[in-house]
Amino acid sequence: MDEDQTQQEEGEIQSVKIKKDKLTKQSKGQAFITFRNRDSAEQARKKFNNQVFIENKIRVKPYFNFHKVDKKANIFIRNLPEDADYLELEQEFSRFGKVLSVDVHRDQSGKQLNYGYLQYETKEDAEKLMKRILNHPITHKGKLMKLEKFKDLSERKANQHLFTQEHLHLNIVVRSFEYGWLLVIKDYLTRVQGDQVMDCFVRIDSVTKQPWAIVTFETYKEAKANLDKCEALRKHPCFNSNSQKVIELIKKYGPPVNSDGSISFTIEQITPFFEEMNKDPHDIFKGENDNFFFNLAYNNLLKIDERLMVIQNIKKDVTKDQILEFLSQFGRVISLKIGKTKNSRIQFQQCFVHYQTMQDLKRARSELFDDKNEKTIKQRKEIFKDGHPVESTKKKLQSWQSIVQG
DNA sequence: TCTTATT
Repeated sequence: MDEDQTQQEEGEIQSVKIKKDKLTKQSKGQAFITFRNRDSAEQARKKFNNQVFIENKIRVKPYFNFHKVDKKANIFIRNLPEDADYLELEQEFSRFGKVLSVDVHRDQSGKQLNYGYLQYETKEDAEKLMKRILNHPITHKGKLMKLEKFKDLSERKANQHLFTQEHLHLNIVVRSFEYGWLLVIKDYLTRVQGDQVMDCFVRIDSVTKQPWAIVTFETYKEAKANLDKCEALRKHPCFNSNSQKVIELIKKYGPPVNSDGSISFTIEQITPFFEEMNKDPHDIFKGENDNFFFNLAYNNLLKIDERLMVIQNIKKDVTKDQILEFLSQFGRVISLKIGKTKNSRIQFQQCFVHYQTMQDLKRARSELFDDKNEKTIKQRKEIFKDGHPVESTKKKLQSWQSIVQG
C-alpha cells in the first residue's frame, strides 16, 4: 500500500506501533495507529476493516480503555451467524445509543464463534436496547440474535445454583412419579387381580417424558394374560387410577429408600404436585393417555423384548426426527435411540425402536421389508443406504439388550 | 461459550 496515498486519503497518522511479544519478539499481530483526528481514524477503520492485508483479513476497531467501561452497559450476544460483521452490528446497535465496541469472539485459529459482546457508553442505552428487543427482536444476516445483559462470574454462579435447585426439584418429582406408578401397578396386579409379581420397575424416559415399566411375573400364565390385556386395550386396566390414589399408596407404603438407606423424597415434598395434578383433567395417573406400555418378561431365559427392534444401515446424516417420523407410520413408537455403529470404518447409524405393542412391531417389520409398497420404498431410499434397512439378528439383540435397559 | 493482543 502506498503510504503517502493512504495518509492523504485517511488523514495524518501520528504514530504506528506494532506489538511484539516481549520474550519471543514475535509479532502479536496487533498494531496501534494514532491519527491526528477522530474522523480520520473512523474513516480509516471503515475502509480497512475486514480487508485482506498481505494474506490476513485485518480487523480494525477503535481503541478505548476497557478498564474504565461500565459493565452494566455491556451486552452479551449469542446466536450470531458465522459471517457476523461487527461494523454492520455496530451500525444496527447505534440506533439505540453510543456504541463503544462490538466484539465477535474468535477461537485461537481465528475462526469466528457465534457469540460476542456489545459495549454501550451508558447503561441507559443498553437498557433501551433490551427493552426494545422484547417486542422487536433484531436479526443479523437472517439469524435472530439473542441478547442478554452481561453477567459476571458471581451472577452466573448464582444462576447455576438456581438451576441445580430446580433440577433437584424436578428429580424429586420424577422419582415420585416413577414410584407412584410402581405402587399403582403392583397394587392392582397383586391386590385386585391376585397376580404374583416378582419384580416391577418404572422409569420416566428423560427424553420423551413417558413412563414405561417392566413387570416380571412368577408364572408365564399371568404374564401372558396381562400381555393379552395390554395388546387388546392398548393399555392396562390398572392405569385407571388417579393422583389421589397414588398419594394414598405412597402414604401407606412410605417413600422409596435409596441403596444408601436415605429416602428419595418426603411425602411433604411431593404432596403439592399430586394435589395439583388431581385438579388437572389430564392427570397422568388417570390412564387416559396411552403413554405407557408393558414389558413382560416371560422368563429369565427369554428376555428379548418383543417390541424392540434394532434397525441398521441408516445413512449417517439422517436425523432422529426423520427416523421417528418414518417408523411412527407403522405404529406407536414409545422410544427411539440412535447410535453409531461401533466399527468406526462403517459410517452408518443404527437405531433401537420400541413400539407400544407387539402388533405394532410386527406391522412395522412387515411393512419395512415390503418390496412392493412404493411409498415405503421411496421413503427407505431417503433413510437407508441403498434403500435397504437391515434388522439386527436376535442373538445380537440379546447382547445389546443389557445396554438398552441400562 | 459472559472477554478483550490495550501503547
